[in-house]
Amino acid sequence: MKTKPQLVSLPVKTIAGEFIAHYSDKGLAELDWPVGRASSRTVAKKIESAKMRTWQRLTETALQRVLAGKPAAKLPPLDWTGKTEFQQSVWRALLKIAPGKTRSYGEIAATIGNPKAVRAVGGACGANPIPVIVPCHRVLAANRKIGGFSGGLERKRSLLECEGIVLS
DNA sequence: ATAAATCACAACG
DNA sequence: CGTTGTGATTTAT
Repeated sequence: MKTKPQLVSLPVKTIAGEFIAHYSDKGLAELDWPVGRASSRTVAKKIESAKMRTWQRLTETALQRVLAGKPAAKLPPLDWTGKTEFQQSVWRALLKIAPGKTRSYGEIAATIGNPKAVRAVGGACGANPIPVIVPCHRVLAANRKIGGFSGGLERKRSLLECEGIVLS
């Protein structure tokens, strides 16, 4: 962990619960799952700027749409400051995945230009700070098997099920 | 700054 | 089914 860029945390209500969105000055920096309790009671540091409120609205809409299996037409600016170029490339590739579809790690690797970096892609997915919006859960292994998932494999399964994706 | 260990995969024997 | 081949991130010298 480098320096803490002081983020503003706001709750986002969705059909799956209340997510916690962490905004920086540049945009949406991180998204946390409904923790159920006040662990992230982080009290929004301070004011919510006008654009930040816009981001909040966009985030909420996007989350609800994605959870409903529909494409998120508009997304708030994502702040990936501090992350590596490789990770950003991977996540950008993930955003291109259509709802209800799945891609393998190999496909993602090929998309970003390093067909052999499948393992690195896995690592990048694990480092993804914004689940659901960046559909890291839509990425399966080559033979349609679920690898793993940060913070609970069952959660990933639920997400896939939400989009009508059936696992063999 | 360099080097070793780790990882949410894939291909091959 | 165990082994090897890959690329990047993280942790330890």
